[in-house]
Amino acid sequence: MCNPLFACNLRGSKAMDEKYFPEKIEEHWQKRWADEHAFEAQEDDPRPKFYTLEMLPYPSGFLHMGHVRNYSIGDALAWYKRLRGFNVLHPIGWDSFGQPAEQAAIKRGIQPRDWTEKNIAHMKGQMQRLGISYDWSREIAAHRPEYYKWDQWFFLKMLEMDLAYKRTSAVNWCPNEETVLSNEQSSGGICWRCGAAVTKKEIEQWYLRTTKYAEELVADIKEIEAGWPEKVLKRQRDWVGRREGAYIDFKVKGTSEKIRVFTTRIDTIFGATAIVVAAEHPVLANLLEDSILKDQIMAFADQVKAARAIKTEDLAEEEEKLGINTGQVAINPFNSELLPIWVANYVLMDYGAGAVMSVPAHDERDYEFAQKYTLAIRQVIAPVVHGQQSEPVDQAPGGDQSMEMKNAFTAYGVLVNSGEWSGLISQDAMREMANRAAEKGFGGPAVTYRLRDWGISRQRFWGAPIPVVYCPACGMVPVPEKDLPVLLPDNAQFTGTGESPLKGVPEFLNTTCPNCGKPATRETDTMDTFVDSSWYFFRYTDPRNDSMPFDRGVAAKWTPVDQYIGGDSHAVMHLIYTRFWNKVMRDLGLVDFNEPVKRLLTQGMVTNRVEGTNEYKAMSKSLGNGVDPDEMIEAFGADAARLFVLFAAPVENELRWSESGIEGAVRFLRRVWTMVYRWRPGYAGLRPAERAGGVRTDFSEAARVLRRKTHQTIARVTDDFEKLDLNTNVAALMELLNAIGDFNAEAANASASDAFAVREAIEALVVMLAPFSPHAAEEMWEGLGHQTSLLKSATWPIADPELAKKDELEIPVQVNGKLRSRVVVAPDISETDLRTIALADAKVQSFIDGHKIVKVIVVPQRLVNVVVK
RNA sequence: GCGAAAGUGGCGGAAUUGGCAGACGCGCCAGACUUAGGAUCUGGUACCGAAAGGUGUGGGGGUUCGAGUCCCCCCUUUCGCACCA
Repeated sequence: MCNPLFACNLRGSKAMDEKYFPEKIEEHWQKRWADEHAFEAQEDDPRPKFYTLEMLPYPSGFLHMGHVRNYSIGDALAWYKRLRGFNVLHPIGWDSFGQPAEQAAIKRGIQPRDWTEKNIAHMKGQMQRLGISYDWSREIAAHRPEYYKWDQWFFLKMLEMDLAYKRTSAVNWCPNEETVLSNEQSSGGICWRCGAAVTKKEIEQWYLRTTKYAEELVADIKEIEAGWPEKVLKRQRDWVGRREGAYIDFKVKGTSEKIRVFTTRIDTIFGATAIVVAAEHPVLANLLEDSILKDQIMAFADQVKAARAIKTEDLAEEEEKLGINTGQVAINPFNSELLPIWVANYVLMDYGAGAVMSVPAHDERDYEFAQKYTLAIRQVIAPVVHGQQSEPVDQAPGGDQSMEMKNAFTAYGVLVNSGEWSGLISQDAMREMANRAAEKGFGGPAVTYRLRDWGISRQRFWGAPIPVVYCPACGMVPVPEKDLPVLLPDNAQFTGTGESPLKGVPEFLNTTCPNCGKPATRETDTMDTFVDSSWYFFRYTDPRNDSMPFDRGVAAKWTPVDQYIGGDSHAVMHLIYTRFWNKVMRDLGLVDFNEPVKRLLTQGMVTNRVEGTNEYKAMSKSLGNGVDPDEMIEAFGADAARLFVLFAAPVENELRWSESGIEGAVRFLRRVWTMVYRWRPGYAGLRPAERAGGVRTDFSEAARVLRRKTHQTIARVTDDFEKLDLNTNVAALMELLNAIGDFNAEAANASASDAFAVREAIEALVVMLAPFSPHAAEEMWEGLGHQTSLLKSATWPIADPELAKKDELEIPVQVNGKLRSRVVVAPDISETDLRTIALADAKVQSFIDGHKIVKVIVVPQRLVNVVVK
C-alpha cells in the first residue's frame, strides 16, 4: 500500500512501463526531439557557446562501428555541455563528392548523384535511429550546388590572391584505358580494372600554394598544442618538414653556370668530395652541351626518371644508389677545391635545391655512394671527447680516409681539416660559415620545407568543377563570381576509360568566353574532395547563406571549433588542409583567428575478432568481421550500443567489439530502469517542501553514506567529462547504481529522509546517464514525475563538497613498506595523533615488536609507514 | 633502419600522478527463484598457501621510508616515417 508521505496521486506523470523496452522509447523520443526542435542551435541564445564537431562522413551507404563510436563520443559531449548550460552547436553533413560514386556509376550505370542521395538518405536514417543529437536544420552536402558554389568561390579568391596556379606534373596513367588513376586505383603498380602496368604521365594541373603558409603551419602549432594530441602535431611538423640550413652556390669550372645546393651541415663543407644533382636538374642540359658524354649521361638521367615513374607509393623500399660522373667539376667556394659533378638517383629534384654537396664522411647516403663509386672520403668533424678539450688533428688536405672510416660519422662535433674553421664546434661553425657565405655572396642561411603545394585537380566527374574557361583569344579566364556555380551536368557517360566524363558532355564543355564572348571551353578538372572538408564546419554556422560562404559575424559567434573528434587517419591531410584554409580565410577577412580547432580528439579504431583466428582487426567487409549498427540497435537498443562503445575502452584506444560487453550495457540500463520504477511513486508524491531536502538533518548513517556517494560521483563524472575520460565515467555511474542498490530501504515505507537520499541519487544518476543513453534517460526522467524533457527541466547536478567528504578515513599502516594494518580515524586528525594511533595498533605492534623504530612516515589523510630495524 | 607510444588478473581496463594494485564491466564458480533457462537476483573470483603469511604491474638493475608510476639497460607489441641533403 501507499506510504502516506508519497500519496499515490502521480500529479500527472505519465505511467512508466515496468520493463525497459528500448525500441519503444527510442522511437518515441526521437520523434519528440524532432517535434520539439530540441537540438537546434540559435545564435541569439545568450548562453555561452560550445561547438562540438565530428568529422564529416563520406556517404558510402552504411554506417559502420567507427562512425558509431565517433558520434557517440561527440554526442556525449554535446549532451553534457547542454546540461551544463551551454548553447551547443552539434551539426552534421556529408562529404559527398568523390570516387566511389563514380565507380558505382561505372560498374552499375547508376548516376553518381542518385547513388549519393540514396546513400545519404539511408545513413541519415541510421544516425537518427542512433538518436545522435544533431541539429539537422544545418545539414549540408558537398555535392549540392548550394555548397560547391562556395568551393568555386574560394577557388576564384585564391586565384586572385595568387594562391591557385597551374603547372605540369605527373599522374598515374593507365596506357591501356587511357585514363588517369588515383593512387588506390593504381595500387601495386597495376591498373585496378585492366591490370595493365601503370605509368606516369605529365599533365597540367591546378595547385594551391600551401607552401606559402609553411612557416605558419609550423609556428602556429604553439596555439593549439595544449588541445591537440602530440602524435598528431608531430606528424604535422614532419609533414611540413621545416629544416634550417644554408644555400651554397658552387661555380662550375670553365662555364658561367652555378649549382646551388641546400645543406643542413655546412660545417662539413671541407669534407665535400663531389656535387650530386638530381636527374631532373635543369642545369644538366647546359652543363653537357659540348660534352662527349652527353648522350650517355642523358640516357642515365632518363633511366632514373623512368624508374621513379614506375615506383608507386606502396612499394617504397630503398633503391640501390646509382650515379654517373658528368666529367664537369665545380669549385668549392670555401677552399677553391675542385669537385666532380655527378648525377644520381638518390638526389630528389623537389626537395631543397635538387642538388647536394656529397660529404661521405658525415652523411650515410653519401658514404654509401662514395663507397660504391670509390669517391674520396675525408673526415672533417671529430667527436668532442667529453670533459676535455679535443685536439684538432689536422691531416693533409685531400687525404682520403676511405679505408679508416667504416661508417659515416653523422653527429655534431668539432671541425678538423677545415682551414681557418678547424677547432670550432659544429653548431658555431654552421652559423658562422653560413654568414660568411652570405657576406661573400655565394649563399647564406636558408630554411626549406618538405611540404609541397596541394594538387587539387582531379580528372573526374564527381567533384566541384574548377571555375575557369579557356578562350582561344583570351587564354585562361576565371568564371565571374556572378556566374557561379558552374553546375555539374545531370548526365554523363561513365565508362572508366578515356578522358574525364565531363569532356564528353558538350553542354558543359562548350561555353562562351566571359571576357570576349566568343566560343570557349570549360576546365573539366574537378576539385579534390579535401577542398570540401577544409571549410565545411564554417558553413554549418550559416548553412543557407546565398551571398557568401558564411556570414563573418555569424561564424564568429560559433567558431573556432571547441572540440573536434575523428580518426587519426586524418592527422595530416585533412587537418593540415583545414588549417591552411583557415589561414587563407583569415587573409580574406572572413575569420580573425589563426587556428580553426581548439581541441582535437583522435579516437581509436573499432576492431573485431577475425573469425577462425584470435586476432582483432579493424572491421571490414573483406575480413567479414564487420558489425552492422542497425542489427545492434535492433537487438540491444541504441542506448546500450552507445553506452557500451563508450564504456569498453578509453576513447583513444582500440575498441574491441564484444557481444557480451553490450549485453552488460543492456543489463545496466535495465537495472537503472528497475530502480527508477521501484522508487517512482515516491518521487511523484513528494511535496515541494520535502524536495528542498538539503537542509534536512535527520539522515541516517546509511543515507549519509549514499549521499556521499552521490556527490562524489557527481564530482568525478563532471571532472572526467572535462578530460573526456568517458569509460571511467560510465564506471562511476555503475558504482552509484550499486550504492543505491546497497541502500536498504523500500519505497513503500521509507522515511522521508531516506526517500530524499534515494531520490537525490536516482535523479543525479538519470541526468548523468543522458549523455550516454539519452532515450532511456529521458523516459526515466519523465517517469520520475517531470513534466518536460531533460533539456527543458534538468540541469547537470552540482556536487556539494561538504556532503562528498568522508567523515572517517581508513588509513593503511605499513611496516617497512609492507601493508600490515588499517586504522580508522577522523579526517582532520593531527599528524601526531595519527602516528600514535597507528603505532598503538595491535597488528602493527606485532610487527614492530622486538625491533627498533628508525623512523615513522606520516602522510596526512593517506598512510603511515613505520620503518624498523 | 629511424622515430614515437605502450606492455597491469582468463579478457577490456581502473589506480586522486610517488602512498591500500586490480575500481567498473565481461567471463568464470557457487547459491536462490524456477517445469526449464543462454532470464533475473545474491555471493565469490590476481597468484601460491589449510592458515599464518608470502608473491605479484614484460625482464634485469637503480633512486626512495615507499615505485605500476621516476632513472638506466634489455625484450615484445602497435603505430608513424622511409633516400627529405
